[in-house]
Amino acid sequence: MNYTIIDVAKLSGVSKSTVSRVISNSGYVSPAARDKVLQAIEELQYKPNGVARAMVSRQTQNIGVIIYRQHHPIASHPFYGKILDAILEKASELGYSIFVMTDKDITSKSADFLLEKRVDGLILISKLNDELIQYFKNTGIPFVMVNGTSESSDVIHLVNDDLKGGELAAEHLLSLGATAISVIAGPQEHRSHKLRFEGFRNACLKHGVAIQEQDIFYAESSQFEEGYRGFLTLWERSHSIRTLFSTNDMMALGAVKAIYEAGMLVPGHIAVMGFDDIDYAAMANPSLTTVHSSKTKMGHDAVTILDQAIQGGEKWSNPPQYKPELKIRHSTQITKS
Amino acid sequence: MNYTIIDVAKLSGVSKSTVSRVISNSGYVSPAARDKVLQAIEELQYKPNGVARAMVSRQTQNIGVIIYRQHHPIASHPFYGKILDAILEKASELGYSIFVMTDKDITSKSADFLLEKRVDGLILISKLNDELIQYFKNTGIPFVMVNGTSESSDVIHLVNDDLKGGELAAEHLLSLGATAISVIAGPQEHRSHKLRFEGFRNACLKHGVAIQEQDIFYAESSQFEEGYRGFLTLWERSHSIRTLFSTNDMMALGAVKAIYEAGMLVPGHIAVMGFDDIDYAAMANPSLTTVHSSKTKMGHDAVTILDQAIQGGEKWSNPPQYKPELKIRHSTQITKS
DNA sequence: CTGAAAGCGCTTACAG
DNA sequence: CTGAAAGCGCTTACAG
Repeated sequence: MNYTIIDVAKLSGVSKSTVSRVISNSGYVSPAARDKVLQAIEELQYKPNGVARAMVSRQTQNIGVIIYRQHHPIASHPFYGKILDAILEKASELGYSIFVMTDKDITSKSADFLLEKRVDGLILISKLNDELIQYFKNTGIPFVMVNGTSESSDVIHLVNDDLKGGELAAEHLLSLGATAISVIAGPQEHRSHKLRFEGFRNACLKHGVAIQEQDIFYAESSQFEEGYRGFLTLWERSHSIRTLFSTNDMMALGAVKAIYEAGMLVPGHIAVMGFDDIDYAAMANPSLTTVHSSKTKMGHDAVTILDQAIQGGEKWSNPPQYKPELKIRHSTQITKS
Repeated sequence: MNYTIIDVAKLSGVSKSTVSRVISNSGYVSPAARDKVLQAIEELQYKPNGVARAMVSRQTQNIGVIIYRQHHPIASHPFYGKILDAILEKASELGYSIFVMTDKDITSKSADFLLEKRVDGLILISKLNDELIQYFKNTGIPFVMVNGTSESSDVIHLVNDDLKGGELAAEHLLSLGATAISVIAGPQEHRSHKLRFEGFRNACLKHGVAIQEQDIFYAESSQFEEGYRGFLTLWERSHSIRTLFSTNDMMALGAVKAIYEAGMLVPGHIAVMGFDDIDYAAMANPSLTTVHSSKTKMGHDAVTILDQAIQGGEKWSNPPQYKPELKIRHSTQITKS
């Protein structure tokens, strides 16, 4: 059923070396020979065996993507999924196939799995501990980290400037005249939640507004349900909430739901702001004011940079952090009710 | 850097045949020999080369997933992404790695790409034309279709019972006392949108309610924006809309947004119902009444069934269609305002 | 410009 | 229970 290079060679009357040259488009081959081979390939519907090819060339043209995440959804996640989409797109452009793997445990197990498949490079999404980073370095395989921390500066990692983003958020809310702001802070062991909150808090302080500890809800996950629970908890502590900032959109949306169910309106009674600019932020009702963080660009760059590293290119330097961008929508339009 | 089976053989003082036997866990090998080999593997941190393995065993332990879709997002899509998540989960459970590929064009090109990588099987998500199905059959590779049509009954395809789902939707809306219903109908060339609408329409008719042509908006895509535009178009035609059904949640959410922007309330002025039960249906404000369609189960089954087909198992028969389930939420609670 | 030879890292029968 | 041999389908030097 499946023909090999030998079948093509026979049919076209040349050696398999020649066939190899035309399919890999390398080395010299006379136009006449090339034509005959091409014709035979067409006739036989021959497709080169990528596995055999990878074996000898030591290049699989495969990239492994590992998304570490505790909770579902993963691939369909509005933030990580978006990055994945961009990776998929750019990879196909550059001729790579993508192995996707999701894992709840941040261990080397899932990575080993892909390593046995001999991927040419790895894209690691989410936070990793240093031990694991060391492990990857030892394997010698090129890899880039996306949206994760890293103490080791010699690891390529793509991140958003979340500190700056937090500042932008604070400035917007402050410009509305807020003098007290409640915050739903995502897991502080995550780089992005930590920096967003830090930037936010500092900017507030700089403008003379100190966030009170009792007005902060430290979320255990960064999910919708936690945002919902977060608002309820804050509301129980104090009924004077007028302005709420959440370190991501999902939780902000959860809070909005809780606010409505409590019989209040957004932004009428409480102005709410999120972070990420997931697709649903714009679709939500009311549409959610947020800070746009790069997802598509990150995914594209991850593949491009990894490709360079694979090609054994020059010493790449860490790209600059992506600039956040304020997206003002209805959830904070307090003047227009 | 990377050790081979020969290095392990040398270190443990046995032949590579024996090493092969212990790593592939087949054939006899004495406990003593096994121990020595295992120890050498540990010491060398040896990892079998999956490519070489795949080459001779003719099994890659890879499954290719191709999602054909015109518009972004694809991986992060609330419906298809969810299926992908389930596929990923089950695949890792069964020891498969997943190649993911998204393509806007429904051609054999992207499939060829994966075929060259020699996947053991293929999962095709979305509608395909018969020509392409024929193409896949010719390759002889096992494949299953998810959420797509197929005239050829000998192709495994997993689908929801969308006809029944449409009926459930109609019955719910009718039970609310609706005597006229407007509909946003997704692309009718898609099996699911077509059947959902068909089931809905027929059930209405059976209860004496005929859907008027002017109350139907035929959407060009199934996206949020089309739902938004859909409501506006319908509203322009008639201001007496009280009940709206959309053949998917995304468009329903778009319609809800348009309704609010027009200064009306859901369900106060207009009751809205969607279809799919994507995560956001429950999170939306107001939460969206919808019909739950299987996504996770579909993804799991796709891998399980494909695995059986790969194992050369017995003649699988097409599994029954997944039963839809009504999810009543706030967007149609017209009695409670 | 082209062909013969060696080899990539494994597994699979086949002797022993 | 174990080892030697052949071979999977390609590519890569090396002669010619």
